[in-house]
Amino acid sequence: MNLIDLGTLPQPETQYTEFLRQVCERFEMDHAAYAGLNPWEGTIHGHVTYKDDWKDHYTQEGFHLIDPTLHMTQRSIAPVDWVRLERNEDFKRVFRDANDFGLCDQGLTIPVRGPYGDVGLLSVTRDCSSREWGKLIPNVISDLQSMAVHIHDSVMGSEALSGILYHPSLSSREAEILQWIAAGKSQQDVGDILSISHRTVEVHLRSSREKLCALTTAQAVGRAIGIGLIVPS
Amino acid sequence: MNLIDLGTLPQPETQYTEFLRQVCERFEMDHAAYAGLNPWEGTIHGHVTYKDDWKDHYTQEGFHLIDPTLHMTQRSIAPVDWVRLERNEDFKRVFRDANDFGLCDQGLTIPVRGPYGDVGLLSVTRDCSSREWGKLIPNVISDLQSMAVHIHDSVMGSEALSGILYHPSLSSREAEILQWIAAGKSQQDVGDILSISHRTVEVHLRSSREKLCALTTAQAVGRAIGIGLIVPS
DNA sequence: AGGACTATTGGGGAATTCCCGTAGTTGGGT
DNA sequence: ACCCAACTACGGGAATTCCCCAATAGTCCT
Repeated sequence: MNLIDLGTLPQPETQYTEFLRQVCERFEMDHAAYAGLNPWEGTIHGHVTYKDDWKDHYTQEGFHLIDPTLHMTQRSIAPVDWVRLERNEDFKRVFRDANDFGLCDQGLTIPVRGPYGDVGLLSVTRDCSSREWGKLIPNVISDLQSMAVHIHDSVMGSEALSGILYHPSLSSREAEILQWIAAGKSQQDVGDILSISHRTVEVHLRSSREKLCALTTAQAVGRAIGIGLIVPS
Repeated sequence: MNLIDLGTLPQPETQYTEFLRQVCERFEMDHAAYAGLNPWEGTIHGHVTYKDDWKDHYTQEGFHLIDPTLHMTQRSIAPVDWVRLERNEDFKRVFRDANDFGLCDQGLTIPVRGPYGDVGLLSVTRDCSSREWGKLIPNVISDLQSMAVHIHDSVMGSEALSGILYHPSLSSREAEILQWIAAGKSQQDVGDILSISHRTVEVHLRSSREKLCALTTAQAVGRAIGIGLIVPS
């Protein structure tokens, strides 16, 4: 995953950071962060209200690869309070450093998903007593969910316009072959099944990988399933 | 797509219909409907507050195959007001009949997506002037989104779905490694990332394959995604 | 204390995939 | 008529996966 900080990009992108600031004000939060995951580009687009020193440190350490608020919340449908996150090594690693930068581990992440496997994660944090936190959240959770949907919709809409987000499609042959691979067949097997050369099978797999922006066949299978081009078997 | 009406299933499922009734009361709606789409089973689970005659008619006519409130909303991230739906043949077909059953075409559908390609659609309708509708919606949209997330989370987490699926489980390490493989990393890459030997990575992958009864890693990735043990990336 | 399970590391070798090419046919669209 | 994308096929060589083997250490449970 490459980490793209849209905050450093020209003009219109900064509106998102501004939007996050407004979210903070309105809902009495210290910080807000949005991460948009684009699965077939393998990129993360981030907007945060954190200070630059933490952003730099985060990027340098590659925390986006292990950040539990990014990865553990991806399995959830509903918002996830960070107290519910498993306190594993990755968690400790990230939040120990975060603490050094004056950031707390009291927060909430709201996942939003689009139809193409895209995921948006809106996180908010506030350094206060857990009692205060517990009173605040129920009052703002609905509105925060709306905000999450709004920002994700907005980001994805602009990406779609700028052509970054396209729906990859596979030819019928490519999908057919990828489906067999997902069924556990080897290239040779598929060649025998379809009565074509295993070389040809490999060519189709190659183009499938390219279309899906996948580095490996396993990733291509995962993506194709995620997008709905093939089904698990 | 097969249409499964959970309302006809035994006991605990009726709680969802009851929940929808409460949503109606609380937000001053005439009707509420939830549709849960399970992509890897190819099924739709529905709960509605509509009367049985309309439910029967809907099912008999196979409207779930063409219902624009089901299909046109699936491309959206944000809630969709039905006035924004294209007035095509399918729309006219469904809503002409709906009208005969005393139902109006003023409504709203909120899409919610889970990490496994599952989609939940919460729709509400209310027969009133468009002015009244326009005033009501902004006041309740956030809460409705919360309701949508809640019911989808609840349905997806319920035995109804998870009980149907066979559940091999992976150790945390196995899932972690398989997740990286699904992200397009090679065994060596994963070893470097996790600071372990690529040999060890391979051992975990082997046991993952065994647990998932997969012949290849690509199949294991597909299965794991289908079951929900990892997410596409 | 022993058994079961998991995580870890390692070697050797066979099998497979993957990447670099080339090249002919076919069908659909401009 | 021409072009392009898809489908087909083939080869060499590097990279990777996969399967057989063995071994140590930690945890959890009985």
